[in-house]
Amino acid sequence: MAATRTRRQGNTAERILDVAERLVQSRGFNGFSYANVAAELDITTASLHYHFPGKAELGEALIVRYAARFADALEQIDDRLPGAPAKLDAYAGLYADVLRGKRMCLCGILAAEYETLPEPMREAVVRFFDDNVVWLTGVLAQGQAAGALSFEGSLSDAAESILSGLEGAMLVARPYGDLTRFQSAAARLLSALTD
Amino acid sequence: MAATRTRRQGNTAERILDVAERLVQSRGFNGFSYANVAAELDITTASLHYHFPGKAELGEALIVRYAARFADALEQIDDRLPGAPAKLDAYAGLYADVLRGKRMCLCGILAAEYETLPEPMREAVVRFFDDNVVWLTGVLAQGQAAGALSFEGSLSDAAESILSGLEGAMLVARPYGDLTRFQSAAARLLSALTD
DNA sequence: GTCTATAGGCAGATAGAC
DNA sequence: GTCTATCTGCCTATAGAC
Repeated sequence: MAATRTRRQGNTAERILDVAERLVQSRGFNGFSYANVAAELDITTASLHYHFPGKAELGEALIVRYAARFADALEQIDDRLPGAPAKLDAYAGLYADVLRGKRMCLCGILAAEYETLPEPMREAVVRFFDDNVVWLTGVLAQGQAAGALSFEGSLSDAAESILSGLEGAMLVARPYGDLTRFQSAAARLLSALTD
Repeated sequence: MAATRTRRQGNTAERILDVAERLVQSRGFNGFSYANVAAELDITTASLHYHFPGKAELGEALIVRYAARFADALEQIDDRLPGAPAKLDAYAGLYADVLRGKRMCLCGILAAEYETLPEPMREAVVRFFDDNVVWLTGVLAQGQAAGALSFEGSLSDAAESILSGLEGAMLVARPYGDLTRFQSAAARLLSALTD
């Protein structure tokens, strides 16, 4: 069976990831420390090193979990929403939810720090973007086939534009603490496909 | 008079800014140190502190100079290019030039680290974005009046979309080391205004 | 203006007891 | 698994000589 005992807060490794994730999404990978995480969880940094040997491994685990969660969300969108336009709206909604928590997309903020990241983290970030473009390309193909979407250029170019457009909208909107600024940019991005 | 002696490399403060600017644009504000800058210039960190009391002041000076340079470039665009579409192309070209140097927009990368920045730097980053939106809004108004551009929604919303779209395109393209990825997103952004 | 020397703090990380 | 204790290194920053 799934869980033999109740774990209200999850296990320690999971709770570490939760705290570290929030710190990275708000302050960046070079803007948080093991000490920050340890303090929030009332454990020592030595204990952190037991669960994640080094910051690089912790960072990698963060992206892997984040990407898996994102993939789950995309699967749910596919399951629940039939039309391509609705799927794209829901996709933008995922980003809006992140921004509502005053966070940046994990891989978006890591992309900014890309030059300083250990190689395994770099690869995981790029994989996240690639996965998103693949999914978006599929949705665009579906929408085009159904006549619900129309656009110029290749499907994947359009998909890349949506991804980068949403990442940029988050990036710029966050300093203003203004969700509507993001929403307006996202709406404009998607409406360009239904013109 | 302007310069009483020849300064092939500029004065020290200027050279510090040059090196620090490149480091921040590639590694982020939390990804470089006074030691990095000093090493490249073959001076000591103590000397750096003479020119810029602290990292916060250096960071602020970086943004101020960057914004001034950007404003100059926008002025030149206004002077040399008559039509709004050409101005927007040139505007995107400024971003492409930055990316060609494997750099991120200074204020784009600082926006990612926004939460960790000292207040004066935060204000300068937002001011940069505001200035860009103001300029873009003016260009869009010109293009709309001339019938060269057409779009839905408010001028400033469209301007914000262009800014964030270009910032996002840089952010995502840089890990791929792929300028054409940026170009394609930029072209799509601008072509949406002439449809 | 630039240096040497150094302070004081925090970073990531490890050894070994419990 | 979590702790105490500790290490080494780098960080920003300062004092004071030249």
